[in-house]
Amino acid sequence: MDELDRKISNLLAEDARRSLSDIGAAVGLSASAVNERIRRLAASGAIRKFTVDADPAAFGKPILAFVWIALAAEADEAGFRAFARSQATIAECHHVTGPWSYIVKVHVGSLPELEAFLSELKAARFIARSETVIALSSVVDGPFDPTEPRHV
Amino acid sequence: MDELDRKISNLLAEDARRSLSDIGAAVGLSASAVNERIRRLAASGAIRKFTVDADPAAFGKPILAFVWIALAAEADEAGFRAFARSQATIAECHHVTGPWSYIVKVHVGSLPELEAFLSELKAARFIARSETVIALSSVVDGPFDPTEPRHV
DNA sequence: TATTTTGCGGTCAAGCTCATCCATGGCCGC
DNA sequence: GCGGCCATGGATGAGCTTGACCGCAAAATA
Repeated sequence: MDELDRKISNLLAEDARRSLSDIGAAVGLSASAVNERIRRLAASGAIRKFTVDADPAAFGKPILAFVWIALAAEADEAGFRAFARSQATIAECHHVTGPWSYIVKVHVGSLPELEAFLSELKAARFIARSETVIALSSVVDGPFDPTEPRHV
Repeated sequence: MDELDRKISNLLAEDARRSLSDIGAAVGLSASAVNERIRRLAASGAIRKFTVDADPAAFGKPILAFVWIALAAEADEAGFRAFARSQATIAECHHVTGPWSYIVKVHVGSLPELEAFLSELKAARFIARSETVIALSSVVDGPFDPTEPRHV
């Protein structure tokens, strides 16, 4: 992971379909040298995968919200995590410091859909308390992955 | 944006280097038909770009934090937004409902680095108040883009 | 209503760029 | 001085790209 690897990664992040020769010309390496470095970056896990950055609105999920969750005392944490991974609407879920247990980032199509999601959380008896914050606009937008039923 | 487009997008999100023939076989189309659909998805903006999902830790940013920000009364909002876009550590920045003005998602290398970032925010006189939450672990992780000085 | 027209979206085939593989050679470390 | 690692350059084959043709469906005209 030297300066060249970082440059190559940046170029790939901008456009992963660049040709190896283009990248090589940009960083001062031959195409096969670049190929070998990319192979190593992928093998080491520094590059997790080649993917596409999509527009949530185009996939019917124009609304972005953050939900703070305090787990119920009786909720089993593993069950909640499995639930979070199975939910298509959950783009991110992090265990965090502070008064709340988890922060969850969700993409939904409408406010009723958001309400349904919250109801489901409550019905599953995972949460003791929650607080929802809706994004009005995004100054810096993160990448969006349209295929969300990750793991299983 | 029909069912085929969604399937193709999902396949690309899993692995953007799949060959057109592979995708075609998976969805029941010819390679060039798939090519045309991908071209349209990219032209319409449904697919924003082809990119790589990287491991933040491999790029020296193992720590993920969320910072709530209440803008100072005298802060000019446009200046703050420009600042947010110029910051390499800011992965996301959203204008939100609720008592806080913005939520910012940051990737940093260490806690001192996080502290320096917060100091910079304060020194620039943008914030009246802030609250920082650190992610202990990620149940569902979002994609990470290593090249963060986005716009300019 | 029947017929024609128009346009979109698909398949197929051909040319050619580009990724991959391999052998050679140079550089650094042991 | 020796060995391992890595970049270079060329050959081969896969796969992307382009263009022409075909079929279907919707709209327009008689």
